Amino acid sequence: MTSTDQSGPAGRSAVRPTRQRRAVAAALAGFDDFRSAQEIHDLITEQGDSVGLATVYRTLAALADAGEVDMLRNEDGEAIWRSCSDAHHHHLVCRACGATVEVEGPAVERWTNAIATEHGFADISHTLEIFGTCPACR
Amino acid sequence: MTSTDQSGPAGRSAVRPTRQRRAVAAALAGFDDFRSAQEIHDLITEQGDSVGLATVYRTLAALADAGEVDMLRNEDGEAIWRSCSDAHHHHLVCRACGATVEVEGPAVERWTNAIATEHGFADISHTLEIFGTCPACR
DNA sequence: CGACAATTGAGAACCGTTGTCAAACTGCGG
DNA sequence: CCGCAGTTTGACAACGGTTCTCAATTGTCG
Repeated sequence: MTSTDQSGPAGRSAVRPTRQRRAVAAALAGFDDFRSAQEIHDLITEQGDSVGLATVYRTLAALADAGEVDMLRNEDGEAIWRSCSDAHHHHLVCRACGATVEVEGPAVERWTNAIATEHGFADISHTLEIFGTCPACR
Repeated sequence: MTSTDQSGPAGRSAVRPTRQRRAVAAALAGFDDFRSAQEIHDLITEQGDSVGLATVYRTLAALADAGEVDMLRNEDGEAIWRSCSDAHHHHLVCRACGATVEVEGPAVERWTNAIATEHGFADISHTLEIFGTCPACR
């Protein structure tokens, strides 16, 4: 699935600012936890806009590709998304209600880099998510 | 669907050792990386056994529940499984060729638990993967 | 303004996974 | 040794999320 390549072979990248893309962006601005594509689609509808589900998927994929949203998978394997605050961080997500806490751990960053370098790997990146049940859902 | 309670109070395991379960176990013994349920099903078929796909899923789920196999999800959200040799560990994966190195870091385990507990979360689990370009692909 | 590629949407197609339910099997008590 | 009751199985349908198709639209740029 690396085929979210939208720039044609001619190097002409033309991402147009359309009503639909604005609607997705607006919806993303309306919450700060992780939501599924369908939930985001519902949100857009509630906001009075009309955007096809396929377009929501396409737009989210493009935004994730551009690094403007974080996409990860919940324990059921479903993709969930949210707008990404620039800094690198991880998430502590409640399995039950989806509440999200951003956490950061310099030690982990250092550890992953050390491990990878130790094995000769370059261009290191990593993903780390923590799941649990939050106090309110217990 | 959280309750997969299978043993009665009398310590009498209600899980019967059947031909099918033995076949799944045998297949699991035949590889040491993560495979999808369907690949495992194919393996069983190649070994000459005949087990329904649904049964493979059920058996894998039961084994995972019993802590005898690890189940995680690949980037496409598909479940992949592997017999769980020993300790919990993570993977350092080459983006280009897919080569995988198993790594473990007690510090990370401790850190995730600490962070989660600190925020009042319970039933903690986490996912961590490191990506990079291996020496051979540089 | 006009041509043209990018974009969209409705629905079908896909595909992994789970549910259904009658038939087969297992262990146990009699 | 036999039959009962509960477990397990398998073929297949159902499901749900995601992607594909393709004709119709819509920005963009010359």
